[in-house]
Amino acid sequence: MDSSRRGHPNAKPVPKAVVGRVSLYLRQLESLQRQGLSKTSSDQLGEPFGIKNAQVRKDLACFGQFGRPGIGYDINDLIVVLRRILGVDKDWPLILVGLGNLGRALLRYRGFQSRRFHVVAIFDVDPKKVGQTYHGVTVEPLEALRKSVAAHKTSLALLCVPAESAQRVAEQMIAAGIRGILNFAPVPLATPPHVSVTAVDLSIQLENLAYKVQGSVDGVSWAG
Amino acid sequence: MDSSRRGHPNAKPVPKAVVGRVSLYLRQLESLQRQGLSKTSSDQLGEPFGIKNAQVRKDLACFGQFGRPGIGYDINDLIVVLRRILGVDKDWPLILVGLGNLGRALLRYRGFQSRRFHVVAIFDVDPKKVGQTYHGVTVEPLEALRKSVAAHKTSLALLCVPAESAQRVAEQMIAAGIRGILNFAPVPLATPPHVSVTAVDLSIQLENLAYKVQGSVDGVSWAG
DNA sequence: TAGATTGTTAATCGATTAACAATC
DNA sequence: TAGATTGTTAATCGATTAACAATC
Repeated sequence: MDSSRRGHPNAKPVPKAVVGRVSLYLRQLESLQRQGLSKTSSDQLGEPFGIKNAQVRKDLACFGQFGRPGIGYDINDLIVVLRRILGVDKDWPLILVGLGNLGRALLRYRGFQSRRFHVVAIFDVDPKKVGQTYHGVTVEPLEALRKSVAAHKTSLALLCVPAESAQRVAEQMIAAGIRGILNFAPVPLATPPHVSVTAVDLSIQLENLAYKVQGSVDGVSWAG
Repeated sequence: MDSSRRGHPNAKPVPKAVVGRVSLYLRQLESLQRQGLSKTSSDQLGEPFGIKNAQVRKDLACFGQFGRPGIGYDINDLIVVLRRILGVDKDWPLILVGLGNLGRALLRYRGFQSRRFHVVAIFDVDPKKVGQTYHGVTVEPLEALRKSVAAHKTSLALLCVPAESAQRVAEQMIAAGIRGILNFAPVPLATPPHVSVTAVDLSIQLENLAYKVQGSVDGVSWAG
């Protein structure tokens, strides 16, 4: 099934941007739940992110009807529903390839564990790292990728190798059965259509900030 | 000057998505330059990212006319122009607040240096970290933020503190004169309009991958 | 010249916002 | 009841793509 066509029965394709926002609504719902609240509104759900109430309702409508007119949404119920929609109502094993500075930082990153993402295997080309244990996981050589992915039924991977080897390692991941890659290497990956890639490119994000700040700080235009 | 209205003289506002793509074109240009090429086309510029030639030309048209019909673009010239547009033709001092795992990894991140972003000051609340030196920069207490930002004329900041203190620290940054924040804390920041924030939320990005993979791997729908 | 490729206009497409009857 | 808030339709807005005359 094509993920872009998922939704409630007979639904139109889900626009790309919707899923990202649904993640945000889930965050807000969990925050409201921690505050001890039980009901909320489309206004309150979008507010911290500057998203209008109509947008919130339209996004949720991609997946079904979850609110009651005049009342709003039940926080606990909607959390359960959205977790299932996003697929985070179950554990997701991850592999991490490339144990540099960033790889080690990701290994300790709290945000993953709290969302039921768990690094179950680590791979590196460096023979000095292979065999060592980090956070309870022993580093393996890249040759072990295929067997490990099959054994753990892993679908998702964190790619933290240098730019030069990223494409090659991605191909090995895909051959091993990986279907989604969070790519930290600053190069575009060529991948087949059944594999999803999200690029985390910090220098591009800083560049975008610099552009905005450049404009607002001193009024210098590119031609200036 | 409102950054959304920047561009060549008398130009329309630059659409948000354009700047991100221009960063990608610059990457590709630099890659082609390293390969020893001197000319390129709108087709070649967008190809690694799956961006169509018409889109590339339209994006560049926001800033001026840089190509020649029948010929294409001069790689060296266009690199100079795009760097100036993006503001990466000069050094950008950065401050880093919060020296946890992620903060330390960012400090060593190559991608920043290669784009002329330099961490010039580090701040942390932990008295044990204050006074220590990492990568040639001595950690200061948060109280020193204001003076440091003024001294270095810093506009950009990396926010790597825990979620609980992110908003408070962001406010201190803004009071000190910071205009752009790369936010690694998994909470939305409330900031005034003259301050730009880019959220780097890895668990949301993984969630989005999980959603896509969930659909393509086993056809399970949210209702299944 | 013929082929390639630009910049730009017009057409298409998709996403956001506003409005409102229906409901609690 | 009156006020609040939903789901949904229609209107608006913006972004992408196609097409093409102009140029080298």
